[in-house]
Amino acid sequence: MGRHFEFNRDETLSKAMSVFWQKGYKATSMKDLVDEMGIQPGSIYNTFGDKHSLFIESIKHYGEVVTSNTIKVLNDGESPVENIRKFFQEMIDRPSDKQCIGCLVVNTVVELAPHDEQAAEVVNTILKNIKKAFYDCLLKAQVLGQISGESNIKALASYFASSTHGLLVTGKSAAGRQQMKDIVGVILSALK
Amino acid sequence: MGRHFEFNRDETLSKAMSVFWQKGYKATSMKDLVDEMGIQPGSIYNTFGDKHSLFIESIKHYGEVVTSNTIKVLNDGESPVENIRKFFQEMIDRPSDKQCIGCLVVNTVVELAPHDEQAAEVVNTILKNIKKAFYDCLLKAQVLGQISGESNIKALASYFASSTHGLLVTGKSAAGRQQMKDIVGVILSALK
DNA sequence: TCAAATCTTGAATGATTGTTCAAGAATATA
DNA sequence: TATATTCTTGAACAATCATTCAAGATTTGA
Repeated sequence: MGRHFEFNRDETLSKAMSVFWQKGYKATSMKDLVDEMGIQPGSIYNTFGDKHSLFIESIKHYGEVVTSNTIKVLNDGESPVENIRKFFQEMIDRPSDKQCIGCLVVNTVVELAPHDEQAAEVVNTILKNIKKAFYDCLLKAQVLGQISGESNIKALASYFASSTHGLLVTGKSAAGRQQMKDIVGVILSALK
Repeated sequence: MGRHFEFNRDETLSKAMSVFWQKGYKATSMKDLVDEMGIQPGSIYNTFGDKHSLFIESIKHYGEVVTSNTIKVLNDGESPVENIRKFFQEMIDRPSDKQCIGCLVVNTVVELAPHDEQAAEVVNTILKNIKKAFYDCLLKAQVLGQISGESNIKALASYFASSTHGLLVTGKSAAGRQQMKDIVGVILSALK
């Protein structure tokens, strides 16, 4: 009983996530959130708690929606090695306004994780998922004989994850498309 | 004529740089700066202008002092290839409290560059310097026959720079020393 | 020694921050 | 319909923010 919610929880959370992704945690004000989410402070605090809690939920939401979707390509289709190529190809092809997808994680690692245990934990879980997706993919590739049985696939998985972060940082700077292609080319040579 | 400065400009700038490096731009308050720099707001504004100007000067100072020093290893000694190995080895060996050296650049790329033209410009200059240091080093290696003449050293230079950023992000997360070693091992395999 | 110049200090400024809360609106049950 | 419940609103809050500025301290040149 009582009044119904006039907004969809997931939709507003998604909007909050977008603001944090674009501006970062500190640079996002409650006013920004009110404007973008389209609900008043009272509703935000009633539904999500304070700004920090909302941020934590936003990262989790990011991991569940955006990251999951990004790494999905690693584990479908027939050829694991081809999947890895596709993954990095998509990092280049992304339209420039969305080029920073994945950055909420990287941004949080850089901006908050060192001083915010809770944020660090959430983000590390996502990072583990990314690494695991690469690992599972490489394991399949090894079973199929696409890469040598002597390859250290644990190291390779960490390497591909780290390379992804590097690309996201590089993509945020003045790097052009050709430079991104160059880098991906060398990254993928680790598979030979 | 008039009263002398009671502080050393470069020393206080260096202290400001440290605070920005540890906390990021937005999370650093004027109070933090006053406390760490050891001078009052009036002196800061009189000497460096506002917070943003101080930040811009801090990044420049970082590029001139810290980055320059970090990439120096790439261009001394006899063996360019060995220099690149040393460079990445130092990224691993760094004591954990200083493990994020280089992060003021990465941090700025992530936190500010997308919305701050001036910061973006300063940071891109530093990124160019890093890439150029790798390029010069690789060119020497090619001349000496340490790497194939057919290698695309422009691509390799971009790759090593991007890999460095990736390592800095990875190093800020819960990655252990072994993982960093694994990653560097694969990164360096691009030289074979 | 006096006056002009310049740096230092730290309290005061107004703007913005995250957060709270009382009043109003909408719904469910009795 | 009346009452209890719950959500919505947005003004109000104290705290903190970056910044300013007048008063005091120190130095130089006359």
